[in-house]
Amino acid sequence: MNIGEASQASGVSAKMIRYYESIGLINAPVRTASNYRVYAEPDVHALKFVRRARDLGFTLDETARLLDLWRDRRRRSATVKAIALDHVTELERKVIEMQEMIRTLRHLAHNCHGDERPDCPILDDLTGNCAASNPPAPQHGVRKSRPSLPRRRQII
Amino acid sequence: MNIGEASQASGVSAKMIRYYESIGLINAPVRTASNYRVYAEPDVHALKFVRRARDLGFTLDETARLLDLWRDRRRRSATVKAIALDHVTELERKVIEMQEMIRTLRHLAHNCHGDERPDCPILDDLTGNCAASNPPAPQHGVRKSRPSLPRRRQII
DNA sequence: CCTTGACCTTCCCATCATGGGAATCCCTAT
DNA sequence: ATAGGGATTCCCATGATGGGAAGGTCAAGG
Repeated sequence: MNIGEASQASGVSAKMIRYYESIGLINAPVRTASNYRVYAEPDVHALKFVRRARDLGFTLDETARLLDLWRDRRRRSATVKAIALDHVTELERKVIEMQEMIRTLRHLAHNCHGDERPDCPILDDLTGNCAASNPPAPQHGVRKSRPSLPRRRQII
Repeated sequence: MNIGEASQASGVSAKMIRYYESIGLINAPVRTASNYRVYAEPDVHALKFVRRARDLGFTLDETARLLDLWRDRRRRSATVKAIALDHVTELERKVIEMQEMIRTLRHLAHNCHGDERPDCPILDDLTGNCAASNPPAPQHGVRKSRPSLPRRRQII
């Protein structure tokens, strides 16, 4: 099986298959005399595994650990579960962060006429007029005013 | 005001201030005879604007457009509102995507003993045994089984 | 047998926003 | 004068992915 066929079969682009090999995520396959990569069923299986893990939002690093566990017949399911739940925690953190952004933006947009006039509460908020910029915060103990996320990375 | 002071005052790192200048997001400030950047209040104000926009998840591109509108006294608030609501839509898309991951992972983890034994529904799911891998999908019209997101970028 | 087109190979570059660090220069206080 | 803390520029790294160039290979058809 060529890389193109393996790509088709696994749903992973050829580009990524080569990349995964280069970082040691998957094993380097055998090559033909003309240097073409040749894949077999187990390789495609591993690629599908990676694809699914990526779809579930696992990083390549976590995916590598999951792959190791997958291959280790004496693994402890507790280890796998811990990785998964850590990932869930991380996802939830991001969801909450984004929901807070959404809440603020919706509130600001709601108060914006959205017409020909230049007056705009959204720009007012960005300008620093935090006066009426934040809604009364719903139920949870969500931080009011500036999220003041401690210098965290952009959330895409 | 030095770049360090401007950084303190605005909450934007000196590194980022220089970067924002290099991509034309903010104006290049005047320099001292010894080539130090010198900032004044309006500059810090703009930096705070950028900071706040970033905190709300706007990309630098969107931030640039918002900055332009901010400076344009004849802007239409409708334009600002449209940018904000587009961004909200995008954030919501990502939130839903992540919530689907969370739902699936929680379900899988729930069915995993998490003990010494190697049997693990999480790995089973990644392996492709999609049999009992997806919960019955809650209320919303959320897509079942494979999210099959059309080759979308990683969600971190 | 040769051409054509579809594949494969490697290598470099770009994205997005940010940080790290080196080498060098400048300012201020002792 | 000297030490320290800042400033400057420049290069590199991140994570995951795509784009594309330059060149080698294979199979089918003329």
